[in-house]
Formats: sequence, C-alpha cells, structure tokens
Amino acid sequence: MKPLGQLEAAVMQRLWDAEAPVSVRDVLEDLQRERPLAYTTVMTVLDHLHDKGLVTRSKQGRAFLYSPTMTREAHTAGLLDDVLSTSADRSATLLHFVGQLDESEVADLRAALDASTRTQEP
Amino acid sequence: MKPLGQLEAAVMQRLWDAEAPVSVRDVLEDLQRERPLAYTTVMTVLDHLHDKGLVTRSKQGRAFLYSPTMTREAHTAGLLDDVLSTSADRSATLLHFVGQLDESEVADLRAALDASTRTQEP
DNA sequence: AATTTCTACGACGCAACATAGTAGATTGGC
DNA sequence: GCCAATCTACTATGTTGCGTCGTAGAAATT
Repeated sequence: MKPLGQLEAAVMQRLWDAEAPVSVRDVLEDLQRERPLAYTTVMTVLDHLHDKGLVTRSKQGRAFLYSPTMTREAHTAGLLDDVLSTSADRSATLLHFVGQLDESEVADLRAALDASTRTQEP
Repeated sequence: MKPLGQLEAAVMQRLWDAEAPVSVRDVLEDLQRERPLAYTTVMTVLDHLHDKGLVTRSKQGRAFLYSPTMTREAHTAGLLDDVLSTSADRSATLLHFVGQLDESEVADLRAALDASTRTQEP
C-alpha cells in the first residue's frame, strides 16, 4: 500500500466524505471550487484509484459511480502498519511513537487496546 | 518527513547499525557485498540524506564521516506520526491500527503506554 | 611531480503522479 | 432520425524524486 499523491488524496477525500457513490462530475465540481481542473484529469485519477483497488465503480446509466473500497481510517491504519513493518525493533518504535502522542491520543489508544483485548479474549 | 527510497534506506541501515561515524567508503564497501555500486552513487545518496537533515557529517582529514541525526526508531516513529496526521479522525484510525496488530505487538504497545504514562505522571 | 582519494556538481534514465486532449460511444431533446 | 451534450478509453506531456554515475578539481600520499 502506497501513500496517495496530492490530487489522489483530494479525490479520495470527497469519496470518503460522500454518503453515496459519486460520479466523476460530482468530484470535479467539488474540486473546482478550489482550483480549475479538467474533467478528464479527475477521470484519469479515479481510473488509477480503481486500478489500484482503492475504489469500486458501477455503471449508472452512461456514467460510473465511485465508492471507496475501505474507510479512510482503515486505509490510514494500513499505511501505519506498512511503516511499522519497516522497523527492525517494533516495540522500540512503538515506544517512541506513543512518546510523540499527546494525552488525549494516549487515552484513545489505551481505549482502543482495551477494546481489542476484549475482542480477542471474550 | 518522507519515506526513504530503497538505496537511501540501505545506506541509513549501515549508519544506524554502525557504532561510530562512517565514511562513504565504509558504506560503499559494505553495500558492495550485495551488489556493485559506484563510489559516487553512495556519496550522492549521503549528500541527499545530509541535505534532508537525516545525517550529520564532520570532516575527518580529507573525508567526511557521517552519523544519523536520530535513531531508527525515532525516525520510524516520526513517519508513523506523519501518516497519522493525515487522518481526520485520529482515534478511529488508532482503533483500526491496533486491530491490525498481533498479540505481542499489543503487549508491546500496552507496555509503551504504561511507560509513557509513568513518565508524564510521576 | 605523479598517483590516489576525496568532494562538488552536473547529467541521464526511470517511475509515479498531475494534467489534459482527442476519438468514439451513448443518450436525450427536437 | 439527427444533433448536441456527456461519458469513457486511450494517449501524450510535464514534473518530481530517486538511483546511478562521470568529470573536474582539490588535497594528500608517496
């Protein structure tokens, strides 16, 4: 799993924020509020995201409607795991990592750990 | 902070594994056990790493000696934090993240959390 | 002085991403 | 039935980062 490019990230953002599947035009018009972009540019990006398996699409009439294949959180968690995998000493890395977090995040993490423990040992 | 390229990672590996500062030639000879590489290739990479602030260097006679500016674990932890920063809902992402970890990592993480809690509330 | 061994700087190939145009199919209105 | 709009598919080009190395010149060693 690779980090997204800038435009790819902006596009995924819209898909993740959307409740329902969206078309190329939907994404285009949303992005165009910030800067000019060609229709085909957005289409190409969505095509690439589709090739990479990050989005699903289904034909609705003449156009495709796109949805993300996983939540943003799951995707980011996957990236986190990839980064952690490059580490030789994972526990030392985790130690440094939690040292960088602020209190509320530490609390979140602790809660997440408790939840996962309960899931694995019911 | 950006993820390292393949050769950059291989070079940093040597610096991290070394006890003392190392020269271009040291790194070169070590890398050449695996594949042929030009002296200048390694030098350029170390130059880039220096520009990026990942290594320090000091002139020892005619040559530079290089050392990493941070431990491997600190670097990876920084990357983790960068990835996490791209997330809108950090706690949800952390939840997914711990869900991907195996038991031993969960234990490591819990230990790290305990350690950091003790550090912050002595 | 000649040879070796550095560094500095520049050059080129390659892959990924951003960007967009053109061609051809499809559809909706007239 | 035909025209205009809209969509996809394919292709193309620029940019950037990385890997790779060569050349030129400085410095030291012999």
